[in-house]
Order: sequence, then structure tokens, then C-alpha cells
Amino acid sequence: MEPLRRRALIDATISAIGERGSLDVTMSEIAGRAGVSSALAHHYFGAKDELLQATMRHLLAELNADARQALATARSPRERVSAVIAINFSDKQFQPETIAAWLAFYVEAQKSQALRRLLRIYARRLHSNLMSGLSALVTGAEAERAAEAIAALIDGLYIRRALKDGTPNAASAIAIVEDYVAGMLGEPRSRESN
Amino acid sequence: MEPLRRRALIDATISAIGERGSLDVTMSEIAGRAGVSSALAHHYFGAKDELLQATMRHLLAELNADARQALATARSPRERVSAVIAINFSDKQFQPETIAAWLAFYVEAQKSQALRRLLRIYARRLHSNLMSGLSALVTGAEAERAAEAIAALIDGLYIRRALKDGTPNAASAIAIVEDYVAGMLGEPRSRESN
DNA sequence: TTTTTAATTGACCGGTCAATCAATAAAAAA
DNA sequence: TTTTTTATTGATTGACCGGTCAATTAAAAA
Repeated sequence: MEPLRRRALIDATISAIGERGSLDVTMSEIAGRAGVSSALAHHYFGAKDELLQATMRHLLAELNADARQALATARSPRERVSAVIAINFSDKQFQPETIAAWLAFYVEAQKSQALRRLLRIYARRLHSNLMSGLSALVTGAEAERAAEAIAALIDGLYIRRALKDGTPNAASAIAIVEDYVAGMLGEPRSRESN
Repeated sequence: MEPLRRRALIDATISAIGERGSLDVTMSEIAGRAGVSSALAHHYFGAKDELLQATMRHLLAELNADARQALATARSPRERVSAVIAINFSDKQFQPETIAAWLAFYVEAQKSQALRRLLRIYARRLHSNLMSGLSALVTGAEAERAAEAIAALIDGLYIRRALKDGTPNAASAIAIVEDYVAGMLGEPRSRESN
């Protein structure tokens, strides 16, 4: 029962954050979405901060699992790079409420040591996943810089998407990042794309 | 007296947001930093929201003024692009508290119509400034996509910087964006840079 | 069946915050 | 000088929130 309740509360947290656009959500709101009382949320997670951390950990774990799976099927360094990019814009990840949650956690991580640590894990994983492909394609320093740029592009496209309505356009975002990669590698680029 | 007080309160708002990393700051804190009471802050700006909006308007106006000035001295389309990039990472703009304030406003804009409108102005200006250079360098559709990518890069580098300590490294950020532009334009790139 | 543990919640509490208000002082206008 | 306007603030208020607590119910263990 406890695992079910915990998961329900975490999902409710993401949903509430997604709707509010920030961590400015009450325990009452979250608990209500999960169909329980706020006291139960406290019972399972303790302080609100703990619930937020657990939620972010969950997002991180999901992203990581997706990345690992995608990388497992990549057959070349170039495919690894594309796999990393694609995962961040997958249907599962590039959702309005997940986007909003990441952004909200990003802000909070500035001042919360615990969340900052988690975000560092995210950043390090993204970096090493990109490097696992890039370092076999270009020189060391260039790979480092490319990884930094790709990561910044991904983050930038995420926050820009947070301000738009409707369904996220993953294909467009991926194309922009892939364009950068193609240009960096000297690959022919899709000048005319649909 | 009123203009002085208003400006002091706006500066205090940026300072408080910069330190807190979010809009989670009290009127008392802001007023205290400006050396007045919170009642005076209300007197001049009304609700807290109004003060936040005025602050964001101020940031936007400053960025816009800087951009106009820089663009006025650009002598070619290519220089215009570089000028736009450089302004966003100028000593004046690329400051920890300004970075934090922009990020905080970005988040809040998701749910505040007023702030959203202001952020749209930011986005539109950035876009048209970039296009004023790009459209003379590459085809229409490509210019559009490049403008989108550059803007995303700028935003991405901003939020990533928000999570780092110490003095912001503008040169490094500019280099990453310029790298992208150079690659896109088929210019020789600085493979070895200091 | 009884006892122990887990799950659950409405009521409650103290603290915080935005915003108001009455009063006072200072500055400007008449 | 008097009146009007501007500037200022300490005190206050109601709303809201995270978190606790006692009591009850349900499930598991003995």
C-alpha cells in the first residue's frame, strides 16, 4: 500500500506543479489530487521539501532509465549523440507538466542544497552521455564544448517551450539540436525539412 | 523624490530576487533593502505583483536600450548578430542577480498574463534583432531556425549559469554561441581558443 | 481471537505574509 | 502663515500554510 500511495503522491506533485508552473503548490492541493489528506502526505514523506525531493528524484530516475535504454541500442558514436538528444524530447519526457516541473526544480535548486545535488546528477549524466558519443567524433576540447552547447540548447529549448501553449513540438526542437550537431561535425544539413 | 524611491525599490527587488533565487521574497525584505518600510512599497507600487512587473519592465527596458546602442554601431549583418549575442552576455547583464531575476520571471510568466506579455516582448525583440542580421546572411527559413537556436542557446546558457557559483564567464558563453553561428555560416571556427 | 502495526483524517495551531489604516511629519502650494 | 499634498510608518488584520496530534479504522501478526 505504501508504494502505491507514495507513487500517487509523486504523480500528484508533478501534476500540481505542472498546472501551477512553479513549486508554489500546497500540500493540500497535492494530497487532494492524490485522493488523500495532507496529513497522509506528511505521514509518508515528512516535510514538503522531502516530497519535492522525492519527486525530483523520480523524474531523474525516469530520465536516466530512458537514456540508458536508448543508449543500449545505439550502434555508433553518432547514434549515441542522437539518442541522447531524442530522449530529452521523447513523448514521455517532453510533456507540459514535466517541462514545467523541471523548470521549477531548476529555480529551486539555486537555493536548495538537496535539489542542487540532484540537478548536478542530471547535468553530469547528460554531459557524460553526450561525451560518450562526441569524444569518438571530434577532439577532446571540441567535444567538451559541443557537449556544453548541446546541453545548453536542450535546456534552452525546454524553458522556451514552457512559455508556449499547446502540444510540445519535439520534432522541431530535435531538428534544431541535430542541426547544431551536423554543423559541428561537418555533415550535410537538412536545409529543406518538413 | 518619487522616482528615486521607485528606482530604489526596483533595485532592491532585483537584489532580493538575486539573493533568494526566486520571486519568493517578501515586501518587507525588499523594502528593507531599499531603506523604507513595506507600507511605502505598497504606497508606490500597490500590490506586490505590480512591483514585480515594474521590476521586470525595468530589466527589459535596460536590455533593450543596450541592444539598440550596440546595434547602432554594428557595420554589417554579421556584426549585428554578434552584437546581439554580446549584449546578452555583457558585464552589465550577465550578473548573478540579473540572471537569477530573469530565470525567476521566466517561471512566473507561465502563469501571470502580465509577465507573460513582457516576456513575449523580450522574445520578439531578441528574435527580430537576430533576424536583422541573419536574414541578410542566409535564406529565410534557415535564418528563422538559426534565430530560434541562438535564442535557445542564450536562454540555456543563462539558466545553466544560474546554478553555478562565482563570476559568470561571459567569454565562454559567447564563444559557444559564436561557434554555432560560425558553423552555421560555414565560417572557419576557432578550434583553438584561449 | 487478540494484539500489534499501518493507514487515515479532521481539527487544530503558530507563524508568515500581503495589504490596510490612522497618524504624523515633511514638502509644496496658496 | 496656512492649507494642501506628499511621504512615511508602526500597528493591525485576515487569509493562508506547513505541520502536528489524537482518535479511529484497517490490515497484519501472534
